[in-house]
Amino acid sequence: MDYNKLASLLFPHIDKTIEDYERIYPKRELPEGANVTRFAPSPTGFLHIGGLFAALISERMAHQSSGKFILRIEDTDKKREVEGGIDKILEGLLAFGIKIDEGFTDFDTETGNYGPYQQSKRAEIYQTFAKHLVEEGKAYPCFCTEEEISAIREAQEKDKLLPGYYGKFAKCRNLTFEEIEEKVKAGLPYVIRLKSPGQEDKRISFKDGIRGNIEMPENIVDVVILKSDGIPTYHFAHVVDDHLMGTTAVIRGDEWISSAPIHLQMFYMLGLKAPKYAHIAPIMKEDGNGKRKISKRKDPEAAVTYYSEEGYPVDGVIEYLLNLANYTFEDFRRNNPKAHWTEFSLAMNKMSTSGGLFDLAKLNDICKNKIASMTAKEVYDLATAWAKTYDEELYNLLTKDEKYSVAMFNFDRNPDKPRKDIAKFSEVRNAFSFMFDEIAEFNYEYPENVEKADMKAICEEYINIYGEDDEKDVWFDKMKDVAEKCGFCREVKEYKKNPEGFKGHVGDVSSVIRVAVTGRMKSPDLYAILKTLGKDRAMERINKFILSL
RNA sequence: GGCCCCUUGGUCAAGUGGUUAAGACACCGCCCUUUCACGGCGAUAACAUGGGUUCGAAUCCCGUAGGGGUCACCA
Repeated sequence: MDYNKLASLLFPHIDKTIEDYERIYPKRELPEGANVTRFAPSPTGFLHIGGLFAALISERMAHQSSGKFILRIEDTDKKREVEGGIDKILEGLLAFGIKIDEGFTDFDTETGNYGPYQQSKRAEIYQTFAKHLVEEGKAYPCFCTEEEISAIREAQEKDKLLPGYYGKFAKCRNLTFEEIEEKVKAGLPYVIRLKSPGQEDKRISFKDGIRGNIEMPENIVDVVILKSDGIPTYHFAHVVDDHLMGTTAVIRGDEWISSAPIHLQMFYMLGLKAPKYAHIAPIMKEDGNGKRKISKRKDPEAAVTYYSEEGYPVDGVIEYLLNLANYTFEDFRRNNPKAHWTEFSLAMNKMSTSGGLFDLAKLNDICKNKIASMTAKEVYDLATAWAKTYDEELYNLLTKDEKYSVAMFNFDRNPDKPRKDIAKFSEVRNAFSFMFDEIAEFNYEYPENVEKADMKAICEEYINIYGEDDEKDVWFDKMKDVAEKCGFCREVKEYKKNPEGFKGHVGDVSSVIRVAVTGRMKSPDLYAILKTLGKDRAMERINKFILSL
């Protein structure tokens, strides 16, 4: 058969050649060893935590090697596409500080010389490559209907054969030119299939950046490369795009391992060099006794928006992910407490090969440390930024008096003994509600071992002696004086030696004041709280407490 | 079902033929302490399983089980 004639029949509108595109998209000039990587999601909804993970790994591999990181949109399936899908992905990536060099680098912004970076806009390119394959007799049109395909599959299942369109099942493989021409002219829909040269008993092996050598049977299926609407399948688009865009390393989820032989075969048939592959393990979620891949449907924490909504510090989330990727990140952090995570050098071969469970407890710990290491002003800025979109009332309270709020965030913010009680900004409201009259709740938790009459006496006494300008040690000495006057021991140790001699100790007295002022038994440094509230408000609260007794 | 990947404490994991089998998180206990948090110390806790190879196996080989993935004109 005259393949050129067939190609012209199938692709009359394609006038460019592969060579033309090679000229339009020349080889990149990058330093030796620089990686070009890409994150290539399909816009089917929100950005998934696993997607962020993959994007982060790719971004790191590119930028730590002075390479480029591309965001390409794989929107070849219009059925699954979601409105605003691209923006949702971008929103997530940008929110977590992933720096994109090429492709969609910002909302409505496409940069780079290898575009378009949206597959739906690259139809002609794919068709040119498909045409080339047809010209070389390596691809052909297939007119089989859905029914015919499923009939084939049923027959194969019955005979326990490898399912798929191949060998003797590939009916359209041997159509004559005349038959094809007739069908095309009759307007029958068709797809373009790869004429796979693979053999059932042959095996192919490739080196995976994470798993090392992987060996698999060769692909023998005549996979579809162009769908009936002229849009490519993922497999074909991946091969064409990553070649043209100069991708050096394809980092993707391990669900792609099984189709790697298809991709390798396509590169081979096109005479192109395949990129390096690295297949990362999925992030899992505990499920009963077992684990499963974290799912968009069932798990709220699957969407990266969850972390934004909860107000996790973005660097905390990123560092958790880095920690999940390379165990050495922990050491890095220990040795470089102040360093930014971009200074960490990620190693592909240290990535885990099995899917790890997403551990919220660990995330919390990392985020607590992160927030504890910030200055009060930094916490203030991030907390208000979070509250602005997620908790307007809190935002207004926080920004009403910045100095006051910063002082509040500064409670116990001692570099040597940092207070670590907040993992995410949504916890601010509850943690500090007592600092704002508008949201404070005084459901007093009364100290169990102090009589109400004593509480009253302590409070009344305290109001008389509280001095707003007292230094901390003076302040606490006065607390001891109150203790003594009310029959409590000045020193805890002394009390423990002789518990019968006192009603309690100075700690109990402090607790009474603490409850009176904050409504709760647990709080940050009481001295700082009193100072920040101011004498009037503090005394007012103590009076209110007395009335509740 | 075929093919592929994976399997060390509750979780993340170090470990590449000889280790008292690290570390982190969580949990528990003690200490510090005016509460909480922080910090310090400590405890509990693991090589899926059966066979080999070897003087010696978490490490190498084979089988079994379990988990995951994939077999589309979805990515």
